[in-house]
Amino acid sequence: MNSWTSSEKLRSILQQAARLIYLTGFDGTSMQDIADACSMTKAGLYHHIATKEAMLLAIMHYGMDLFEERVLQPVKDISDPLARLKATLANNVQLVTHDSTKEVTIILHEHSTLTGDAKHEINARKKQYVQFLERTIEEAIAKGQIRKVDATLAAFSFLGSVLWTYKWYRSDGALSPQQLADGIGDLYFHGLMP
Amino acid sequence: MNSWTSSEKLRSILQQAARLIYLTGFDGTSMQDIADACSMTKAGLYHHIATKEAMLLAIMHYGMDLFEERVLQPVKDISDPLARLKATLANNVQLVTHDSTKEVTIILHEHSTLTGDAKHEINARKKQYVQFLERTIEEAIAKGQIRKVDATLAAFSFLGSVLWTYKWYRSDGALSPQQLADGIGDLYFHGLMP
DNA sequence: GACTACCTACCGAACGGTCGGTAGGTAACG
DNA sequence: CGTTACCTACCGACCGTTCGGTAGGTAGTC
Repeated sequence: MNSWTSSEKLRSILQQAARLIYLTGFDGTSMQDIADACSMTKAGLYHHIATKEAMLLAIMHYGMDLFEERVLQPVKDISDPLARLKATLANNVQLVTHDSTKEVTIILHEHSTLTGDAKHEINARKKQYVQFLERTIEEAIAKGQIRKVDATLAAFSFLGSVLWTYKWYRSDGALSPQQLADGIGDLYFHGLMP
Repeated sequence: MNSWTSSEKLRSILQQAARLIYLTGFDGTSMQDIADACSMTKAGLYHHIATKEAMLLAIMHYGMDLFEERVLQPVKDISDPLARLKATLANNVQLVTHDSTKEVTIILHEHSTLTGDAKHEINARKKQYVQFLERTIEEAIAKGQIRKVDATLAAFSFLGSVLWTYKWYRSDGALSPQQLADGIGDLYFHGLMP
């Protein structure tokens, strides 16, 4: 009954760490804090992870896994580009507003905390998403479904509207995640003009 | 020749500090680093400022001053709400993409570094901007210039598109600040649909 | 079934270093 | 003589990380 216990333990450590880092930032969270949250000592923690930065990297990779599973995976087989773009937007808003995905918020906020190879690893995965958006937008333009716009600009504008929500959206506020997704989608696709 | 030297010195300290914090973050910048950049000792630094956090607060207030001077001041007397909104967007993009306004970027990135009263002070000034946007949007709706949308949502969508640029825009890239402002404005007001 | 060998999971204690901040002195200026 | 603008020297707290050691379990050998 032990071969699985190890990785289960690691997962629960990463989860506790993600919770604290989400609340107080990476630099604002000490290894002691994380150890306390796990009811362990600092030294015990280091049996499971190599360094603090490696831990952040693991959390971010997990966040990207979550993102790809919940946002990209469900839409990748939608053949109609406009429908694909709309579904992506809805899924992404849902992901960011869903409280439990602290790991995703951490990726957004600590976007320059990692260094060296670790930074490259995560940036590469982010870039794939941007390129997915650009390709989808260009497909939709080619099909005449949307206006002829700069695909890169449209992709970053998409990301701005969608991801900025993590800075202001509170789940105990007036808007439900569904309303938010609908509203942002409406604004992004139809603009303000009548 | 000294009554002005004092405040001039303080300004140059804050400027150096802003440069370093912009590059390596608030927690990643030590008082020693700032002192070095000012060709002083740490103790010398503390002759001019009370605490590290007070320094961050001063930098953020300066950033808000800059913002209000360059974005809000020039548009506040435009009576036509749609024209006012468009001008605000253009000015705000220009401000964020302009390299020299590190203080503004710091406000955006270190949005939960301050604590207590200091946090409230800055948040109050930010909130004023959101409310200015909401009011302008509602005015434009009342005049029938734009569609009937949720003003709060439209304001945050505006901010998302505009402010997210600080995470990806590089002034040595393909787009000029002017092109960026035009592109974001076009997308925000007209959307993607034909 | 006792013994040896080895494992994982952890702990207490300490490491070198850095942090924000300060006490007290000094030199220049008015 | 008082004020301003610094300096040298230092403090206590905390940082991420490491080390020696160990409880408890597993697997193989005689």
